[in-house]
Amino acid sequence: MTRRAFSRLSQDRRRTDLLEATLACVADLGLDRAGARQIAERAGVSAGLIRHYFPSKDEMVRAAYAYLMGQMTAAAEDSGAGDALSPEAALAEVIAANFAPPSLSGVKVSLWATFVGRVRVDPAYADIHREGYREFLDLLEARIHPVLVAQGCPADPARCKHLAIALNGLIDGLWIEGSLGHGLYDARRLPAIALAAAEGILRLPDTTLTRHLALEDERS
Amino acid sequence: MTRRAFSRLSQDRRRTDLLEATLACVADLGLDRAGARQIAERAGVSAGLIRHYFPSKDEMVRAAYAYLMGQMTAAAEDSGAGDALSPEAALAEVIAANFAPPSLSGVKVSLWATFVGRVRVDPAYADIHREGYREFLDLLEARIHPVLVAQGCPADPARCKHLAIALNGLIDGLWIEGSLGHGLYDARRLPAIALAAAEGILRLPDTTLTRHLALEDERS
DNA sequence: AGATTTGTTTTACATTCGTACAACAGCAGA
DNA sequence: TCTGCTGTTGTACGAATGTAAAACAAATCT
Repeated sequence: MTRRAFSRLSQDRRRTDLLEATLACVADLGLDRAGARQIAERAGVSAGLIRHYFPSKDEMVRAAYAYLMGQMTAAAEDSGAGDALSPEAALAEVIAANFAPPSLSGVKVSLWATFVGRVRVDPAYADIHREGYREFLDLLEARIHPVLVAQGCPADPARCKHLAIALNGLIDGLWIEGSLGHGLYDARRLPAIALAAAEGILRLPDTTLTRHLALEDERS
Repeated sequence: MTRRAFSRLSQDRRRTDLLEATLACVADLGLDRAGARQIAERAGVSAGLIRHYFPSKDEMVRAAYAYLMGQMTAAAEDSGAGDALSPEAALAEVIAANFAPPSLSGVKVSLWATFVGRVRVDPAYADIHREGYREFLDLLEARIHPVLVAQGCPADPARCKHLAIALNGLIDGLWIEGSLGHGLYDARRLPAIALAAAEGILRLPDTTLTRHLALEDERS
């Protein structure tokens, strides 16, 4: 019996390989079928190695969730951060980014839902979720405020927070259904639907946000 | 070794007992830990009986998802169906019902998320999800149209559909975050936030929907 | 009351799971 | 090239899993 050849990778590289293999397995096998052996195989590694990087398989799955949320919030914070953008264009970009790849993704929403299902069961998941939610809420609030000011709308903190909560709900809900791709409507209409709805929620004049839609398409 | 005493229940009763036990186990153990033995114990029954009612444990879990969605859409269709309600009040009630028990529920959202996580993996889950989503979308569209007409807003089918999609997204997103109870804000403010946002999305005058809020509270 | 049906329990089994641990091998430094 | 370290593999083991099938008993019928 000849032993399998292997190469030693840096700790970080091996770790992220395992985390990404975990996410891949959870996404297309489900949490219950995503066993240690299958994750290891997907990472091109033997099962015993998991315990060399994580205290247990459950801890690895938790770490994978944190890893995923870190990626997603980082992507959200990057969007609309281009300099020389008007407040309106920046807000429109943050919103619209959720309805195009890579954010709009069946894999991502599957993972997100699977992990959210554990929030009530496991406090560690609840912490990760709360953190990600809070960060996105803060980001939205920061992008909403200058728009309201520029448009001469009331922009007190309480109103901004409520609007951010509502806008976040809109984005989350549309993102989920859009990413699942149930085929009940054309997902390419989502950016326009979302921006028009956001204009309404924020009580902005028509086309304040939607006029930045074509720009989005051209740049991609 | 004395055998356990038991009583024979009607087929339907035993079946729903098993389905509800399945949901309970999935909600507070997670899909992977919700084993056949634990579900059976929660239903007050021995594990072997499962196979007398379902071809497999997986089929039982699928049936439990369908059962859950049936309950939820039935509850949604009941809300706002009271006679002699104005179109505006009926729409407000449908929206607000999602932000008070029993709809606003950590258990429900955990189950919902867990099952949505399987939509990509298992076509049966995708079918159930699509059906539930479509029904709620249709319900919203039916409640939106008369309001738009009464308020003299444009109400062509395409616009109604887009508005229903946006409104459904808003409700879904707020329902999820509200039900998870992360404590980032007071969930009791959700009905007001949701109704105000809905007014904006539909381009209705202020208080068209929110003025029905106090009524909601009084009737509970 | 006795016979029949069938819903229910029990036992058994192959499989898979997460994990522990000893043996091995790739790589860095001498 | 040899040595030492440790990342990595392979194997083994107990526990838990889903399922099959036989034994049993509760309700129903006669």
